[in-house]
Amino acid sequence: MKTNESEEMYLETILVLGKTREHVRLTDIAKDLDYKKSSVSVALKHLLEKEYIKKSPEGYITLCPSGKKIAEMIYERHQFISTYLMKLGVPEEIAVDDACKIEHIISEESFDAIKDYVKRNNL
Amino acid sequence: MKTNESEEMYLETILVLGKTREHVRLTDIAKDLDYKKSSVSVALKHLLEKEYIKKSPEGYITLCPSGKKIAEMIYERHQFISTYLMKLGVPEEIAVDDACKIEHIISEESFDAIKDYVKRNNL
DNA sequence: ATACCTGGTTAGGCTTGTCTAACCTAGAGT
DNA sequence: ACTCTAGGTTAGACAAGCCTAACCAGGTAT
Repeated sequence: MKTNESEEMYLETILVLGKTREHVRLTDIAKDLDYKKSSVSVALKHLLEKEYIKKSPEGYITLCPSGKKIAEMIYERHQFISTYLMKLGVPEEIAVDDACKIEHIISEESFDAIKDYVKRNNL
Repeated sequence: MKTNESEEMYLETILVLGKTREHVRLTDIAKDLDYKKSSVSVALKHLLEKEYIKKSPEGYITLCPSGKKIAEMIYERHQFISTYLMKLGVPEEIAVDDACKIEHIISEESFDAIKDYVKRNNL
């Protein structure tokens, strides 16, 4: 399970889009990420090969268990980090931007350490 | 002054190496970053063009004011973030690794917000 | 003199992840 | 029937940033 930032971003996007739509398709992802369809098409092909996602005959994209696990991990980090930064006084837009980047690179240890601290101190 | 992670890493390395050596040369940087000389040679050429660094006839590399400013900003972040993570209980090696990545992507706002929080709470 | 390090350069290759361009298919509008 | 639009694919280009390979110059050891 060796993922990279780009892959994680696609998986997270699929998860998030799925929360507000009945179905997620290539075009939705392209619009959301502001990428071209062709780029998304190629990227999804890789995710299919790795069996992180599935595609129905109608073109509906869903997360396989392994992909869902990654997506949920990244999404949890996203939510937590952006909230944390906002609590420290960072404007929402900047906090979200930063969370979008940090979520992919921070280690589990550091993430858990910050989470624990926040919990212990009712921050 | 539009820098990227790779450039910032080179500048920071030059700064740090300069703290413990009389002179910094291409080879020192290559060893420190575990890159090949050829890669460093090309990268330094870009930094020279941007006038972030200078090179003496003997091959000694020094930071120009603009390069030094970037290097010091990144270095301060590095020091602060790794220390911060260690205070939260993250093992040194992991804290340093994470700092190495976060230092390049975090916004000024978020960095300052965390710094302020740590100062206010004597963490 | 010869051979061999050390420090450095250049050319060309590879991967990742985007892009444009051209194309296909199916459904809707006229 | 004809055309347009939406959804999707493939091929090929390009930039970053690393790599290997081949090379050069200068100093040291034999």
